[in-house]
Amino acid sequence: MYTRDQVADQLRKRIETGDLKADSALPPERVLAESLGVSRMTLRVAIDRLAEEGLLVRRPNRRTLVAGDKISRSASFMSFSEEMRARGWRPHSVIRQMTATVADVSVAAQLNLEVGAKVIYLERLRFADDEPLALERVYLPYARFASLLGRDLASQSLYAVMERELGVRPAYSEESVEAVLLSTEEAEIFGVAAGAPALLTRRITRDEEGNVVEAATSLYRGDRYRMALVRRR
Amino acid sequence: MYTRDQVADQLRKRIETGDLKADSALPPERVLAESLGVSRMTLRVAIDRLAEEGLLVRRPNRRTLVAGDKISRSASFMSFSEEMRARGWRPHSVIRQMTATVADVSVAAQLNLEVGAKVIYLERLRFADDEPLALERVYLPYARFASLLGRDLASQSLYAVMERELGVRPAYSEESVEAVLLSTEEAEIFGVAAGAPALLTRRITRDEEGNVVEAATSLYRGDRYRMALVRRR
DNA sequence: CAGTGGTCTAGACCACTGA
DNA sequence: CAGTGGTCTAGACCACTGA
Repeated sequence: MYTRDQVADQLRKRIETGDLKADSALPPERVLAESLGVSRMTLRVAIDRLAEEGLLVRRPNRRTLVAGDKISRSASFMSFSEEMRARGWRPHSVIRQMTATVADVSVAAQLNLEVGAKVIYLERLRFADDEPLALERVYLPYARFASLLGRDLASQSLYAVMERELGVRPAYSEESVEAVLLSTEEAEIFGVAAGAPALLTRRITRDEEGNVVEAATSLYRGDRYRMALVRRR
Repeated sequence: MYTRDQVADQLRKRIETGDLKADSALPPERVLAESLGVSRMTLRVAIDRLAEEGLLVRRPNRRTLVAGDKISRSASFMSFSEEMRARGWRPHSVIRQMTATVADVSVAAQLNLEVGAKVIYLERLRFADDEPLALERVYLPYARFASLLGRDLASQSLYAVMERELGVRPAYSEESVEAVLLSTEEAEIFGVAAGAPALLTRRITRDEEGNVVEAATSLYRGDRYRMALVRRR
């Protein structure tokens, strides 16, 4: 008996290898479910997920299509490093601070910890093609991520390290975006004029089990950075 | 027998009226399903939807919570009107301009038309609870939307009118977000100081067939508006 | 009309939580 | 340990599509 995840993975693989061809129709759900040995409901959940990823296209009362190549996959969840590389820029970082500290009320609430619990604080200045682009401040639960304290996070993606070394897969984030003005100190860090506009994002990221893995804010220079989104009804 | 939509609506109403109190737990799914006269699966889909909207908070193996007031709702794809209502604000608009004009190079490229093709230009100042919050500028292809020229778009959502009167369903948008400073003229429109920060979004929206239905920019006051996002890996 | 996706049901088993 | 959400099944009925 397969789970929805395994069914989704299998279909994804068959699409990637071309076994299921772009712009062709999937077999009827009842047939596909039977051949995979799962119930139709389970198959449908897997199909829904791939449709959300943009790999499949649902059509009511008609068979589901394998998406054509040109459809842009929604870049819905990338680390800074991944995003910069996808845009063709070379990312790197300078660690400004990385320490163990204790959670104040706000950090504790965001990370789902007690006030005073140990946390890791990481502050990185992030560059694209050698130009400072974003100032990122991250809090991580110490209990789970203590082993990251020594790690080289200047040249590596935090998410990549989490996944590779701890098996933690950031899966889901809630984020808010607002426009602010840079303080004198922040402007100095970027080497721009104080009072310049910036995007401030606040993000809480969870793993597949729903546990909070980070609470982060990022301040992006308004003159250099534009955030891209894809939304679906 | 209720549908998932009806169940979701009922729960939404009970949350809004305070019948289900903020920060309290929902009854167990089995109990709630029985009392609503639906199967547990149907109830779960409704709960999932409200959780996605931010009204409920799921906790594995523990009862689902009614979200506290402060949680900002995820706007995965909502019109301004829908988003404001979801946040509990009363939206309305003032039409500053609505005319037929011709597409310049940039508008033509965005709408997939020839330069000089007829387009509709719509400029609306959008209010939340009687406070000006956003300035929206929209271009629509004239050929398809000429009949909107007379329409009352001050009190109605553009998307709702498109869908109801023309059967056009905006389904998918690509959007960029950047931080800018308000010009003197823009600041005057909002009644704030020039040089205040603002979020500028540029959006291209398509229907289910992939045809561009609008090219729009919106300028949101930085001191009043925060955009909410949910991202998935 | 048959084919097909969309929705719903009733019941089952599992893993985790927390008393 | 009972309570609870997470997942899966087998089958049903519906509405729409398109030959």
